[in-house]
Amino acid sequence: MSKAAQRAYTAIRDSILSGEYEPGTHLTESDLAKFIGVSRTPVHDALLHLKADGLVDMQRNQGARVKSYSDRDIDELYELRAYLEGYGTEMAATYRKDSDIEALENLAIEMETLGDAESTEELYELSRLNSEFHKIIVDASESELLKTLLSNLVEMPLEVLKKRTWSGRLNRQRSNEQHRDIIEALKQRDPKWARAVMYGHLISNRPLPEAD
Amino acid sequence: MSKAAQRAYTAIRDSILSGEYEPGTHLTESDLAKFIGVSRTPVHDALLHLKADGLVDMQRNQGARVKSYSDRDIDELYELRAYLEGYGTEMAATYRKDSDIEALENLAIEMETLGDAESTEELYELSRLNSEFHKIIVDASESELLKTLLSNLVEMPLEVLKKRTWSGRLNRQRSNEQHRDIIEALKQRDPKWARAVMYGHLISNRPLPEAD
DNA sequence: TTGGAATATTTTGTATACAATAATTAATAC
DNA sequence: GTATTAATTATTGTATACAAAATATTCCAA
Repeated sequence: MSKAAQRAYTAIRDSILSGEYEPGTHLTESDLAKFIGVSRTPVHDALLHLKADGLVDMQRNQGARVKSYSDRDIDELYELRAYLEGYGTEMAATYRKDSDIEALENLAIEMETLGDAESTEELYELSRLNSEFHKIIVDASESELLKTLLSNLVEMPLEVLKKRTWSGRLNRQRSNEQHRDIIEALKQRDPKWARAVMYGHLISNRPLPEAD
Repeated sequence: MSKAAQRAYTAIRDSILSGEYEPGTHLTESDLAKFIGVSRTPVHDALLHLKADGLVDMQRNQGARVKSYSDRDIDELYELRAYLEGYGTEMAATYRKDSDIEALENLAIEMETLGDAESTEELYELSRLNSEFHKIIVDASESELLKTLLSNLVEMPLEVLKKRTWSGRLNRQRSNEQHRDIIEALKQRDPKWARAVMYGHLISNRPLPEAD
């Protein structure tokens, strides 16, 4: 993607993910163009890209609106992510290299070290390490298609789902133990175990909708 | 999508799927625009759409090329389709309505009637009925996300994979019996059976690469 | 007031002109 | 004759102008 279009894309995307542009908001091309400092053309390209990402809806002659996801949609998304990443982990058990195991073990240690972290920076670092952990495994599946499918699924929920909270459900020690199980399954090249434990890991740690 | 852009999209898409534009071919915007009879703008939009579909690759300042898929890529695609549609069928076993069963049974009968068809039209009709069969089931899963994921996966292979042949592997009677099994599993609302038989159906009937 | 038609405004879709980058060809040195 | 560099061409990226469509407003009548 080219300079201006890329700039427009990340600018709009960030504003959506941060919640600045709420679901349902109409995104006027000329306004965005003026604000970002480019012409309408790259803004239009950016909106098409965001549509492909599933972050906006576009209707004929009515432009783009920030897409809104129902609780049900988000449940589906987490379930599908768990299902697909389970599959990826099964593949990874076959194709993983020793260097992958090494990298995963280092990440596991780092995450365990941050076990009782509370500060925002530390929590952000924890999240980053966790993403890296999952990325290594999906990459090890050696399925390009799966990688693209999952990257589309995984990116969004992280931010769109600010509405959801883990509200105490997230047990970090349990999560760390599951990481160790995943590593062990991959180490032993046990596809079924790997799949089951990854699926369980993702399902058990998923955030639930507020029960208001 | 708007008139001109839609026209450009279908025109280019058809040319790719029919094989007229071979993998690797560079798609020049101005040439396409002149040929289709619109300006470059809707052609550019169409190319972005096709990129999202996975039918073309785009590199910065180098425009679009028809994407080429390796045998390995296509294997992955079939495997993932089977895996996801298995999941969808599992869901469908829970959410299916009686009218779905009825529609599936009617389609099964029609396909069985065309059992020993040979003519091109009849084979095309058979393919259409089969697509309809699978669509009803995925729709019955009531997962919007799954529907969009699968529609992106399923559309392409049908045509891109002209290179592949079933070369006698496709046993129509077996396929029809599997259809009956799928219907029965859905009728009895047996999710695991439904998933297993759909997965087996898709895997056993998938075309394999030429063993040249 | 309220409803609806006509008008005006806004916004998107399309075409085209220009700028920036990549690809190609020509020219030069060795 | 070949390789490397410079000049040229082609192609994409961006901006802007115009057309078409949708939305909002005004005006008038009941």
